[in-house]
Amino acid sequence: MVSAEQAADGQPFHIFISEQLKEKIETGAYEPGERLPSEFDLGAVFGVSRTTIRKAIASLIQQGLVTTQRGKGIFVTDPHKISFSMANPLMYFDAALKQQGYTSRVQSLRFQLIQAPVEVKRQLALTHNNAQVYWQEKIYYADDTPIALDVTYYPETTGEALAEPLQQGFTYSTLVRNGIYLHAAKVSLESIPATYELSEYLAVPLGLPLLVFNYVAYGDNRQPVVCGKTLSRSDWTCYTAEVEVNHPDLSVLENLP
Amino acid sequence: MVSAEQAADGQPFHIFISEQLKEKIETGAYEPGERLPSEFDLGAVFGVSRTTIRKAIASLIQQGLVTTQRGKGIFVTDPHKISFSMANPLMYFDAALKQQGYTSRVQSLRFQLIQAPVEVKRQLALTHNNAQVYWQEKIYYADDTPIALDVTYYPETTGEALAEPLQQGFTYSTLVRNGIYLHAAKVSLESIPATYELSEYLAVPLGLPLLVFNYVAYGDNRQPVVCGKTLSRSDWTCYTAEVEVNHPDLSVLENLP
DNA sequence: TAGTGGTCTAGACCACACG
DNA sequence: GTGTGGTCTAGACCACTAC
Repeated sequence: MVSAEQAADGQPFHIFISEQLKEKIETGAYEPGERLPSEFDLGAVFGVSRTTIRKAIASLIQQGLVTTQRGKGIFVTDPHKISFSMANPLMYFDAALKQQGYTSRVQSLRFQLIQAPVEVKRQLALTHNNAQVYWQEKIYYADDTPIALDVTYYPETTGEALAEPLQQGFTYSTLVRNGIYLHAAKVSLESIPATYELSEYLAVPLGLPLLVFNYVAYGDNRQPVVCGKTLSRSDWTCYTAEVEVNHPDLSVLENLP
Repeated sequence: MVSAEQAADGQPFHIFISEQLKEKIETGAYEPGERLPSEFDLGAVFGVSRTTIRKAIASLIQQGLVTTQRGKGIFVTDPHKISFSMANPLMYFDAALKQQGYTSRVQSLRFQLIQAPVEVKRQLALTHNNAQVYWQEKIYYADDTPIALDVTYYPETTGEALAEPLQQGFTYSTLVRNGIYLHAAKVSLESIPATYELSEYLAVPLGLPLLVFNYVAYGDNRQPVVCGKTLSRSDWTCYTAEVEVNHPDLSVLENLP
């Protein structure tokens, strides 16, 4: 039994509880896979209502420390982290997964011809007013865990020519296997919390941070070949790069306030 | 008044409410800066308890769509997004901010000599067993909004020599001004939800996704000069890069299952 | 059947902002 | 003082798991 006064430093009690449990998990007092006491029991231990316990647990869920299973309990997560090199933009997903000891799999959700959204038209440098593109959504699995949702747009001709293989494999590998080489890419990385729809696709809790990898890849003659984005579970993925730092233009710095 | 039956597609009602409000915000029915109805009034509108409304609002907060002010109300966020180039690792923070029309400022939280953590020792290639490093934590502001917490480790000699300027300016600018050039860096990007401590430093809601930019920067002779990480609000920041894709080793692909 | 987490209610008290 | 959001309670019903 922990008295409520112990948290009386302005910190809400559900935060206090959450951090107590977090420490127990990180020090190994609760091991990966182990079941935590039920919400009811935790309420008794800390002397608070179930609502407060649930708020504390919600925080642990969002930090990827535990997962819940209805009817079963709260379980400590077995941590994973897969790193992807930005130099071989996510298209190399399968190779990176294999290198790090995971089996990989793709599930194509849709593959259809649509009117190109303006942003896609710009990125793929499509000039025709009513240009169409193939729109693909697929899920990437690592050892049967869905870790990313990929949204890709292909120019009409590419999508038509490679319709079957593109629906069965990873973007990059498939393009390369079919003689389409990518020489450069413009990428950006941001992060968003999982919306309800995304949380269902990726089987993650609502609000879990997702990494968003936006890309436009160019082939021969700097012609854009493909664009899209990969939304991946932030508790499973990270992106790495080795960069050459340009010698700075000192005049820019001098002009700073 | 919206009847609860409208959400009866298995979707929890707080999700339904959250998405209704989200749509109103994104279509401009609620404009940036505008106040939403109070939790009490929203409860009446949707015909649910305040608890359910609060859960819906929590989701909007986490998506960065609204902010709450105790005693005042719920306000639609004015969206911002600042992009940083990975080629000039975050050290160029000040220049990027200025370029995009923001004023920048640094607040140094601490600057002290400590026993080097093992990870830092490895990254800075320190061989001495009891090597010490300067540990700095500072907050980056854009127009008086705290957008990032930077944690930097300097080798003892560097930190000692540049103690004063480092406590007043941005890492990169200060080093360059003092003749220390950075030629390359190893970086990685991941994302975590804001912990309670971080949420207080950055004045963000608990659980808001943060981008974590880890870096080790090298100077002349590939000598590590500085390492650390920058944790930035994901609703304000994104990282961009232009990458050259290495021609893939086809044999690797052939070996894939 | 008993126990678990998921959802929701109705109400309480507090700290804070504003008139 | 009134209204606001922040926290917390005690309890309800449900869906699911396990025995």
